[in-house]
Amino acid sequence: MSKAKRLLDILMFANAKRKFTAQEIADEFKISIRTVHRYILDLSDMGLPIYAEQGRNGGYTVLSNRLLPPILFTEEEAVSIFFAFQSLNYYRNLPFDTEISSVEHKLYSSLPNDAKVKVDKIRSYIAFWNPKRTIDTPLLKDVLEASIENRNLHIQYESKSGMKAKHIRPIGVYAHDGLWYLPAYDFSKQKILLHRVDRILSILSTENNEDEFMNLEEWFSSNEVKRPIQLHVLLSIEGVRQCKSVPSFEGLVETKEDGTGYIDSDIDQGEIPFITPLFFRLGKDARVLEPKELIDGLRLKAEEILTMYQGNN
Amino acid sequence: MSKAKRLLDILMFANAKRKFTAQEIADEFKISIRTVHRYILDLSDMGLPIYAEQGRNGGYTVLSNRLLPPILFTEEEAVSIFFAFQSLNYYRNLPFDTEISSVEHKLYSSLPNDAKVKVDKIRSYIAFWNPKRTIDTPLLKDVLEASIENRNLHIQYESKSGMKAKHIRPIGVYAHDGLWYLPAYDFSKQKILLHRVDRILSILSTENNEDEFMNLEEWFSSNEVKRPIQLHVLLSIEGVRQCKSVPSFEGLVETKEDGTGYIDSDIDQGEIPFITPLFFRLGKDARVLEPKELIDGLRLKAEEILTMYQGNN
DNA sequence: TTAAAACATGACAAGTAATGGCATGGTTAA
DNA sequence: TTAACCATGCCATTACTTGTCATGTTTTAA
Repeated sequence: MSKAKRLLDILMFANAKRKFTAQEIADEFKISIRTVHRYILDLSDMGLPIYAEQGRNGGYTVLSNRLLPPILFTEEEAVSIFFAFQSLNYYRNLPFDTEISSVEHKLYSSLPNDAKVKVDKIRSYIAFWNPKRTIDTPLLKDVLEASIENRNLHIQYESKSGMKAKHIRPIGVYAHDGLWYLPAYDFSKQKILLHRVDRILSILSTENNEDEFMNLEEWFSSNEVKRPIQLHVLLSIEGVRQCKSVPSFEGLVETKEDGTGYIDSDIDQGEIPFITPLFFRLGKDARVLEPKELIDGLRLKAEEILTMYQGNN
Repeated sequence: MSKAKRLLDILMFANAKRKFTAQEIADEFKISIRTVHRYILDLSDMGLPIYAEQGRNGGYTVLSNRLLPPILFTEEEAVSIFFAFQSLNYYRNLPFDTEISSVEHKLYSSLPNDAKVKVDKIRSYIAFWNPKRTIDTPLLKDVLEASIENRNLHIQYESKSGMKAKHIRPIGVYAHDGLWYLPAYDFSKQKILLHRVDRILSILSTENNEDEFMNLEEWFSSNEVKRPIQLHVLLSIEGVRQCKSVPSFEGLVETKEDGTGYIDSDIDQGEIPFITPLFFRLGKDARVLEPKELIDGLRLKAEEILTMYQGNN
């Protein structure tokens, strides 16, 4: 077997085992100990973070940040990685930011010149825009780690009613519209609540869980209609257009031949506060027939506004 | 020089030159032609898509999808690539989708088992949510390519007033909230308009431009306040909280000692329709002092709503 | 038609690199 | 003190790589 292949086999063996002696490698691969020592020197030169402990019970140990065997990418594959990195551009406080820039550097420097131009173009012609937050989310990495490692958190949280301590069990972390959210089980409220990671002021302590809890995917899919209520709205042509642009309504809009349409569907009661502004904005382009709660909400807000600005003419 | 190093030098030479003869390589690297033939066989075995043309004027040609020299990633760097790919999960019709899955496969299969677990966890504990559109954007790749390659487009576009043909010069493509947008110069309207890529029904034809136009970055930064108008709003404590969550206001909110606050800033007149629903929602938590246009808008909408629902009690 | 310019492949000797065995020396823990 | 580790040097042997020469095929220009 060629030297290169053998080196990579040993690299993978070392990565998996983390701690081993030269004799073990020699036995495993049927090569002499002398050669093992030479090989380990080579791996170390390649950048594998490995060190030796002298003396009895000594041996080699591979540190974290282990090296993967060399990977051959095509130019297009490399470009696709730059494309994916581009999608992270409008975020602050990303985990893995140092790794991302080192990958970018490694890839970019091994691209031929014409491919570099292509990557530069992608960078200037594609964006994944989100409101570029000036809000800092310094604890994102820690919260993410706690989620992944299934740890509960005691946190200081800035909520509507001021700052307070919370004891939560994280489900996962997700980004939406440039902000990071943490759905988590709140032990004192005894239900799953959504937290904003930037509003977590500090992590006081953590504790491990033994059992498994739900993960993000399960939470997303369980988070469907729970307190269904009938929504029935007539829409003008413009109303149809607008509603189709709203994610949660997109699939619910029915269009008639003349271009007008309607929504007739079950939604969750909890959504009412979020859709009220939409129907306010639509005005005459959407006539709400049901639910009463939504109509009342619209009237109440309208009256409040009128009262407040009655002096301005 | 070692064989491996020489092979990679030749790989890069071949990638850059695309077409060459064995003699050229032999001269360039001062090795025999026989060895060049052997090396090219090796490169071909490694996966370089190269083929030979026989006879006079023949030679070797490297096809597109050229191979990059092998790259050594650390485990964490590989994980960061998976993290970036995760951010693309909620999009349909992505360019580079085949490349992304082949990169995922190459990386995943060379990870040690414990690192595979880590990647799986990232996949189930992190999401970059956006409204998972059922809207198809089949022309995304084509539009993107036209932007990058500086080509004008004749398109069929579905706009407010129905379907019509347009002649545009693309600036770039960006994603926001799960939808893809194309700012482009409209030749008949003689100004830059924003298009939704999913509303482009077909591309009729394209034509090349010789000169340079603005790119996305320039467009984003030029797209600031143009028709400034004074916005002056008093905010309750809750109003401050809410406004700080709105991207465009985030930096404008001033907070007083008692927790209440205000906004006093220039905004673009064109933003008024977009911020009206926000202040409607805020109701008593935000008292608009200026501009008059905003106050009028609020009152008008409120009256419209009240009129429409006056029968519902 | 022919000669020149290219790739394809095989054989072999000469040169170069990798390997294993041995020796020596250092470090650490039982 | 000794056993179990790593570190390094030397050297003969073995394995691989290279260059040269030879033979063939394909294609194109003269």
